[in-house]
Amino acid sequence: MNAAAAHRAAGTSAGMKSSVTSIDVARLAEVSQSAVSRTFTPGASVSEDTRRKVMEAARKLGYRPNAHARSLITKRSRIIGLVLSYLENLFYPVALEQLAKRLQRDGYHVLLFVTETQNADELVNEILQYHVDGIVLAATTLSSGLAQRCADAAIPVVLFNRVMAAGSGAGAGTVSSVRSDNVAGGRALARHLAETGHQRVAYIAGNEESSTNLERERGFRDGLAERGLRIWARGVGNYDFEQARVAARELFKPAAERPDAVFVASDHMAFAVMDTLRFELGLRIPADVSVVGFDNVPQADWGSYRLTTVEQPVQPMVEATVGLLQKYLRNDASPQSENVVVPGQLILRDSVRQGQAPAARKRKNA
Amino acid sequence: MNAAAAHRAAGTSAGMKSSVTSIDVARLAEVSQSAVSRTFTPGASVSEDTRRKVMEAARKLGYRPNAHARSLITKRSRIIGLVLSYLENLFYPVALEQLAKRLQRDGYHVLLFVTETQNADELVNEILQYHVDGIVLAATTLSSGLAQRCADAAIPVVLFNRVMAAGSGAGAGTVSSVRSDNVAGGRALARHLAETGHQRVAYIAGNEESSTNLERERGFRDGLAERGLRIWARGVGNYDFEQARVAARELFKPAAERPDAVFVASDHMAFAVMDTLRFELGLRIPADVSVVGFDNVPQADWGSYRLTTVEQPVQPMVEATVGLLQKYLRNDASPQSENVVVPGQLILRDSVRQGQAPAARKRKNA
DNA sequence: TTGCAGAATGCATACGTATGCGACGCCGTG
DNA sequence: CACGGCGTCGCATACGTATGCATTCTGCAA
Repeated sequence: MNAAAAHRAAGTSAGMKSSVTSIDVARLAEVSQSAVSRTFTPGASVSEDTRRKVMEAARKLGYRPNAHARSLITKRSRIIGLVLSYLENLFYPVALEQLAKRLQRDGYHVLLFVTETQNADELVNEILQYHVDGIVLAATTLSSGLAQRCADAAIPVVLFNRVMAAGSGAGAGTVSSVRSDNVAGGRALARHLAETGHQRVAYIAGNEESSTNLERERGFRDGLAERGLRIWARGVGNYDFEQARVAARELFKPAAERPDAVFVASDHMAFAVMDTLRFELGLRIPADVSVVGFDNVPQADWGSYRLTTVEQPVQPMVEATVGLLQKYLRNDASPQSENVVVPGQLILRDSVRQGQAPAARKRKNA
Repeated sequence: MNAAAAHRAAGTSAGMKSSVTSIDVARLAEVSQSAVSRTFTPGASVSEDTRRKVMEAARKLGYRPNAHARSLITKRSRIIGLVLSYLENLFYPVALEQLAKRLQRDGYHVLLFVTETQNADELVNEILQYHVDGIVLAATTLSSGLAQRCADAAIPVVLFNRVMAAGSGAGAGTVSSVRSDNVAGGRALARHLAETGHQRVAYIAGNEESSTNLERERGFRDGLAERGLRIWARGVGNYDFEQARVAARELFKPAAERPDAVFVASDHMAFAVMDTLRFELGLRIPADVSVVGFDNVPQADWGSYRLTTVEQPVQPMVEATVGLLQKYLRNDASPQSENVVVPGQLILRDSVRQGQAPAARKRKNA
């Protein structure tokens, strides 16, 4: 009874009509629909008087502009498509969180797509239906044909923590990217391991085709070479927790000479390696073996790991990403390919043995 | 010749024109716009012949239906709004991943909103602009006024891993929820600790107003009471990593009698507590103190923690969530409030001391 | 007072699709 | 042969908003 009355009341003012339109507001405010539209369009020409009336009526009716109708005519959806794969590596959730917040501040929103396959083609097709203003691809790669299609649709694409494979033809020229300096990071780790006197350094790779892995490995290899070292043993973890464990078991098989340090291509895999070394093989870190990673995810600072690693500075990377998007959205000129590289620091913690440098060690031996 | 013509056709129509419309396709296929629309509308009446012609033309032009125009008229956006807060607790990224994948399979997509504040009101206002078909709220709460607004708009709302606060008035009746059995989980943990002979059990709470915390604590308290125990000491971690460390330090201050077991309201906080106990206070787990958590996030199985905990079964919870949404979307009847509780198992690992039960211990003492 | 610039407003249309309705052809049955 | 039913199809319109254009209004200077 009472409830019915309340319901009816809600019906007349805010409730029943499933969606209140600008026409309803115009009627109540006794102005034209145009006036309502202009009131909700920043920078449009409306007198203070009518604006007040409109806002008042809108408040009464609970009016909200229909984003679909709006984007249908403005041809801007204020939606950014975001594609990613494995959320179990904390780097991505953290980046996702920052990116979403940052975009929200600018009035954009994130339409999320999760895929397992490396091939995101069908997914991007779905994305295009929503006429997103831009696409961010994280942890996945993009076929050149697809890149072409996005370019045709004048939709800027930014690869996050990835670059386009080098051999992807001309069509790929319109895809930008943001990443940290993986080469420098890999080199810094190599130098650090060399300077702390390690001789038999192993590498556990991520996905072997990914640009992150290629760059990190190249930097690492170069850094070792500078000091007269090379990668002494190598395994592949494919950026997967379980595969990293397997790789660690293989590299540290008992009864063989073991590495005295291992660079694992991502922190997430490094945790798997550390736990395997300690609890399956009984090795101490860093006393028996040093471990370094890449990403500096929050867990790397946890007491159980205290992992020496190279940071991927999420905040600057996010900033660069939305910077690129914004730029492309302003000038509707077709986006130029642009590759932003953000520097990242070496973060020293407790997973590397602080042995003497070779020279010092020699002195000590003498 | 033929190929060149086709290419030119593709170039002039697909390439340059920013968006291909159903009219363009109709023209090329020599049918009406309606025919094109029907071809892309499952269940519509189109002959095999025209369907072929349309598909052919669409393929040539790279046509994709405009989701905004479609939802403008169908009043269904096939978008689900998802709100969440702290992604650093892996439970949420994992759930997010499952949920997004599951919805994609049904042709829905996730519009993501990240908020820090407990009050999601302004955010849901933004969501409503997109006329989403449903809203999932995870790790956040909803004011009753807002719930009313969603009900008015006939948008089903599902709380994920939360329930509406009890005192939220009548308007809250239209909000459903999916959660695991926190009470039973808390009780199971209490029994387990009691049966393994613990006497001074502490509790580190999450957010004290959250339903998860209230339920887990209640179940835990009840379970202890069954065995003649009570919560011997209590701290608050507010579901935050750092605050959990602080709480642990306080509870385990040296020179005072210490708890012999602690239930931490979430795995994520439990890791902070374990590391603090071990590396700051030099305690061994479980020899000196037992630790149990809640959620069974992937890390709980990692070698460094091996945390005994209660699972929150993500897959069934996700399934229940989309089940509720689907049901509400089919019958456009206004959704009834419904609260699904999914059972979760006690997962035994190595963070609890397997001491004798009190009776056995007494015998041993004698 | 007149004139005029500039602001404010309303009218009409366009955005791209779905769908009710009437028209038409095809086929089988009486 | 007539007729009705069914499967297709096109026409026209509606969805809710933004915006160009013409018109009206306001205030200020001549």
